[in-house]
Amino acid sequence: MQQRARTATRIQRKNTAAILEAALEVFSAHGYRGATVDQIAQAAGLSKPNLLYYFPSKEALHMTLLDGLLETWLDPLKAMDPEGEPLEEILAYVRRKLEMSRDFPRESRLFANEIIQGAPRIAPALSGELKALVDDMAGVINGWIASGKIAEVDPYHLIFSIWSLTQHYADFDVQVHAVLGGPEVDPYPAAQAYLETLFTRMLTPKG
Amino acid sequence: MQQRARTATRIQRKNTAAILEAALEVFSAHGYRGATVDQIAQAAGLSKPNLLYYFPSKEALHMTLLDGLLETWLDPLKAMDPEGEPLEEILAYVRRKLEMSRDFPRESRLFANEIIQGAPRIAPALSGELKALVDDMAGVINGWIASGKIAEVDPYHLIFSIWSLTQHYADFDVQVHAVLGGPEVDPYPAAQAYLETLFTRMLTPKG
DNA sequence: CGTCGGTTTTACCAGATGGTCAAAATGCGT
DNA sequence: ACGCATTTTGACCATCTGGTAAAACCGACG
Repeated sequence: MQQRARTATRIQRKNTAAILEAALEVFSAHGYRGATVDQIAQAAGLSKPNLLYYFPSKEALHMTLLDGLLETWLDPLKAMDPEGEPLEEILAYVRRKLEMSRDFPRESRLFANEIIQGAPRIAPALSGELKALVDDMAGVINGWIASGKIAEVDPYHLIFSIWSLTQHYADFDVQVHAVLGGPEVDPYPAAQAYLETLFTRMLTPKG
Repeated sequence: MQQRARTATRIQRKNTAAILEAALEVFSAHGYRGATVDQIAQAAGLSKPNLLYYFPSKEALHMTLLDGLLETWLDPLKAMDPEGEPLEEILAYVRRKLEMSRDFPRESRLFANEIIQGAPRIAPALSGELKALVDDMAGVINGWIASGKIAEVDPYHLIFSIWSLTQHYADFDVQVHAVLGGPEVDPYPAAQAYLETLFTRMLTPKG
């Protein structure tokens, strides 16, 4: 029986960690339906029934992953400081998001897969927590615009543009490398420079 | 037996068209593995064996779809005129790509699904045809920069940014609508305006 | 040593899925 | 209406997949 969460054995911690790591790897590479429990179990060094001893179902495992992810995903947005220097704050956000694409591409792809397929399992979180947060940030940005600290822009589409531009380098990784000519090319330095220029020119008041 | 492509019956044309339409719908919504042949057949108003009479396998059906897609996808890029007014040409490209996201979101998602999962079936086309085309365009853009018609930017990342920004509205549709507050909101007019501003500010020479 | 909670394995199942095949039905030119 | 090629169907398979049950294993502690 699954013990009632009181304490967690050393073995338990080790195995759940290995499973989540393996699940992230497999789900992000093949999507929910493309991934098989067997594949994940093997990647975690366990047998399928053994994995199912720790997580009651494939679905539950996937959900656990997504829940943990959403928090990680929203953190950088929360970290923006309404009192800070506007352009600096936005550029810092862009930088942080781009670093996340570089350092956690699997998480990005897991998220992308879910959204593309209609977000069947996280739709509530999108129109709930996420929308609330974005609405807040949009207010802050509008404040910055009103005080003349940055140029006029639609704050929602500004945020969309940051998301799409930064996540592109994780989600469409193969395309980027195909066009740039091979896996040995590191697109991130140039991307970082490009995005900084882009948003600086976009947001600097008056032209 | 499959007749040897000599002519195509009326029935043949009607059914293959219905199948491709249904396949696009289902593949783009659920991904390759998430889609079932039965589902596609039903959506096309046929039985599964009947569908397999027209396409030898699920894989072949998917490939047919992807092949046709790539052409459609590259067309707007080819349509750019090196002799045209640089900023105008780029803005027109952005506009065309955004219209494609609005009018053909399923095609966009089909493509996105494929790339995210490592482009198992179109990797050659990416590093072949696509790369060649982008290399050409990068050359043209560099020419525009050299002649002072537009500001200095990395042409490759400029192209990436156009792709990511425009396709975002198709691929991440649910997220956009969740944040904007419901399916009745049409994000495209504002997106169009935002992107025009963005690239105008980015590319107008001297600041 | 024994036993007891926690862990792992072996064997298994039911349903889904991609695909095959031969026969039946249908269209179509004459 | 006839005969042929095309199209459609129904029955069927092998395999894969998520999940279960129960037995075996293991390590700590009395």
